[in-house]
Parts: sequence; C-alpha cells; structure tokens
Amino acid sequence: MQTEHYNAYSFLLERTARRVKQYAQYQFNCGEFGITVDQWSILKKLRQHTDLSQKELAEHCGKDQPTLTRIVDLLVRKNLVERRANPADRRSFVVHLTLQGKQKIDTLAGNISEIRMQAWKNLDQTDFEHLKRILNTIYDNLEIK
Amino acid sequence: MQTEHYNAYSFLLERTARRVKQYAQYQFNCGEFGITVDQWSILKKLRQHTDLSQKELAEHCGKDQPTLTRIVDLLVRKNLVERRANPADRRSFVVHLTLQGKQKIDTLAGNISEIRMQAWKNLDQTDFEHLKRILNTIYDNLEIK
DNA sequence: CCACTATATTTGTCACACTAATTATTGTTA
DNA sequence: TAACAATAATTAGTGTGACAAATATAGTGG
Repeated sequence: MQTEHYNAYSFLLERTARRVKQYAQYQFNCGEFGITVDQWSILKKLRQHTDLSQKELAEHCGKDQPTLTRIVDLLVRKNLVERRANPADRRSFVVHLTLQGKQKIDTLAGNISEIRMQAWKNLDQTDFEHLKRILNTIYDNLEIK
Repeated sequence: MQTEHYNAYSFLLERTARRVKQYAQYQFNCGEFGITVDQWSILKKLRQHTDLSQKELAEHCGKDQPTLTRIVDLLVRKNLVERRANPADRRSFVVHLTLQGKQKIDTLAGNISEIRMQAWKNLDQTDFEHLKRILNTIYDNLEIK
C-alpha cells in the first residue's frame, strides 16, 4: 500500500457512514417516524433479545454506556420502553419494550428495510462480502489494548 | 441481496468508522498532539490548498458549514489558524495557517501517517480499490435530492 | 437605483461519541 | 465480617453532526 491511501480511507469511511445515517434520518423525518436512527437500532435489538440490561444492550448495539443511558432516557420519554428492576442485580435495569414500542417497531420495520436497501443499487452479493470482510479486518486491526 | 444484509451494512460501517476515529484520537491523546482528529483534517487540507474560504474548506473536508465554523473557532483559539478578510467578498473569510499551525503539521505528519497505516494490516491494494468503489457507490446511491 | 433573491457565515438546538468522575451495589479476600 | 476492588448506571464536559433561523453582503432584473 502506498502512503497516500492511508489518509484516504478514513475520509471515505466517515463520509459514507455519515451519509448513510443522514439519508436514513432524512427518510425517518419525512415519514414522521418520531424516532432517530440510533433509537431505532436500540428498539430493533430489543425486539430480537427482550429485556437486556443496559450494559448488554450497549454491547449488542455498539454504543457506549453513557450514550445508551441517554438513548434509553429518550425512548422512555416517548413511552416506547421502560426500565425494570433487575431482580438478579440491584445495580442494573433491564430495558423492556412497551406495547407501544412493539407496535412502533412492527409498523416501521418494512419502511426501514426499504430505506436501507437504497444503498445497494448497482452492488451485489460479492460486494457485500468484500465490504464486510474489509471493514471487519480494519475493525480488528484497531483494537485498543 | 437478501434483506438481512440491508440492515447489517449500516451497523458495520458506523462501527468501523467510529473505531477508526477513536483509535486515531486515542493515539493523538497518547502523543499529546493537542488537537482532535477532525481538527487535523482541516489543518492538513489547508497545508495543500492555502487560504481557502470557509465554504470551500467545508466542501473539501466533507463537513457542513456550521461544523466548520466551530472547528475553525477552536483552531483559532489554539493559534494554529487565523481568519483573514477576503478582499473579493466581505461576507467571507479565508482561513490562513499561522507559522505555529504549519509547524504543528510538519511535526505530526509522520506520526499520523503511521497511525493511519495500522488499519491496513492484512489488507492489500485490491482491498483498498474494492472499498473505495463500494463506499463511493453507496455514497452516490444515497444523495438527497 | 431598488427590490428581490442568493450566498457566506454565524448562532441555537438537539442528538450522539468519548472520557473521566460519581454513586450504588456486588464480589472477593484477608 | 470488614476492608477492598470490580461493576452497572449515571452525570458532566467537550467535540462533532444535522438542521433551521438570523445577519450581512452580493448579485440580478425591473
């Protein structure tokens, strides 16, 4: 690899990630979904693994704990989730989807899949495999001891 | 492409972009570089194209104008750049590297190249070409009209 | 020249990332 | 059991990103 690349990839990566998020948020706003993209990622994870602790939820979603605390605050304020005492550990809560939260997910899931699909025009399965492999390699290369 | 992918790529992309930035910032902090990763990207662009207006600088760096205003504020406070009147247009400034700014860039450029290189362990030129092509395709697919 | 529109920058607000510090609780070990 | 370290969650502070609105100046068409 020549040196000039080492500066380009971070720019491309950040720029693309930002656009992916911005595009999705724009569509969320147009459709008046009433949540942010990051809030959606939490809801969706809860639909798969119900009643996770905040720490577990943060790990699954790739967020840090302070960020997760605040996202959960916002979701609680919107009555989409609630904090429930964790009987096994009084330091922690489990985050529980409300009925309203489940309904929100079921209502939006189809729309959001379509929004996400838009990125893959002109790309195929092989491209996805490449992207996944390269991104995961970079991710592993940069672990902080 | 099957549907499950359409939700995975955004997670991978954001996660990787975040780690790239976090890793670089961590190394910046360890080395007491005294700037953030985003501030560095502005300085480096100014080293290539001197005295850009804030609007031009924002475009080159892929930042929006309010964000750029604030980053320039921080760089001014650190005496690394200064705002100079644009004789051609009194609405705008040109951002000018101070001597101190130039010295900072020259001092850090080598270290930062090395930090950036770390991401490419176990990857080659072809991987870079794939990544560039795929990210740029996604970027173009998601333009907001 | 005047009104109108467009542009460059700034400010404000909300959301999120990262770090460090704090609080409450748990686990461990002397 | 009492001191100690580890952990879950929170809070605070700074930086950045997106969007909207405000201000000042520039350009344009009548």
